[in-house]
Amino acid sequence: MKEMLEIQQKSKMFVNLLSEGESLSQNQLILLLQLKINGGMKATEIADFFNVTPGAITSMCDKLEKLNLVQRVRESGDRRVVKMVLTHHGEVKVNDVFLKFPQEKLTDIAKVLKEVNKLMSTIF
Amino acid sequence: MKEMLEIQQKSKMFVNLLSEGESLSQNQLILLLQLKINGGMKATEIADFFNVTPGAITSMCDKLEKLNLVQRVRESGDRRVVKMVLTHHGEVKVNDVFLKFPQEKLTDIAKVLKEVNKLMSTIF
DNA sequence: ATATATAGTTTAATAATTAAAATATATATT
DNA sequence: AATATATATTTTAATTATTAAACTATATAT
Repeated sequence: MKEMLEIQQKSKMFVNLLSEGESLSQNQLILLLQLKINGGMKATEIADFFNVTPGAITSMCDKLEKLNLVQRVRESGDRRVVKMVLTHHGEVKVNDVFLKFPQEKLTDIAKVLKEVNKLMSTIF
Repeated sequence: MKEMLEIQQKSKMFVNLLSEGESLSQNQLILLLQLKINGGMKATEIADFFNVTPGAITSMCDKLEKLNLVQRVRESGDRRVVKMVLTHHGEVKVNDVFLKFPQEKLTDIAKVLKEVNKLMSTIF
C-alpha cells in the first residue's frame, strides 16, 4: 500500500506548505479550513474528524478562541451543542494562508484535486 | 482547498481502517509500513517523514523495539547512523494488517491509487 | 592534532490527549 | 408533571508525546 502512504504524504506536504512560517500547528490550520468550508462545526463533529476525544477538542478550541480566531456559538435549537465558527479575524487568517500561492497555481491544483477525489470515491 | 482536505481525510480513513482494532497507534502503523516499503530507515529520515524532532523518533522507536517489532542496526559504513528495520515479528504484523482486506479489493485499491499518484505528481 | 559537523540519545520541561466525573439540556416513560 | 435516561460539552487529574538543548560518539576538514 505504498501508494496510499505516498498520497497521504503528498497531501500532508500540502498542509506543510500552507503552515510553513505560520504560528499555527497543522491541525489548527486544518480546523480553520474545515470551519470555513463547513461554515462552522459542532464539537463532536470536530472530534470525529480528527479522531480524538471531545476533551481534546475543548482544549484545541480554547486555544483558537484565545487567539480570537474562532468563536463558540450556542445552538438555539438544542442548547447543549456548541458550534465553533470563524471570527472575522479567523476568516482573514484563512484567506491569508492562501495568498502565498499564485492564483493560477491554485486553479491548477484545484482541477487535479477534483479529479483525484473522483477517483478515490470509487474505492472508499 | 476543500479538495485537498477531502483527500487527506480519505487517506486518513484508510489508515483508520487499517489500524482499527489494532493495539498500535496510526503513526506506529505507518512507520512499520514505511519500514517495510523502504527496507528500513535512518532515524533522521523517519523524523523528516513525520515532521518531528529526532528525540521524538528515539522514543517512538524505543516503544516499537520494546514490542519487538523493530530493531536498531548500526550502519557499518558510518557508525553514527542507526537504521531501524522490521524484525521478523514486525514483518508478520504488517502482513497481518492487510489480511483484513479481501485480496481483490486490495488490487482494485492499488490500481486506483497508482492513478491518483500519477495525477498528484503533476502538481507537487 | 584540532576544529567542526553530523547522527542519535538523553534530559527536563512543556504541550497534547485521555478516561472519567461533572454540568446542562433534551427526550422518553410512567 | 415527575422521573429516568440520553446526549453535548467541559472539567479534572493522570498519562503520553513532543520539544529544545545538552551530551556522546563518530566523521570530515584544516
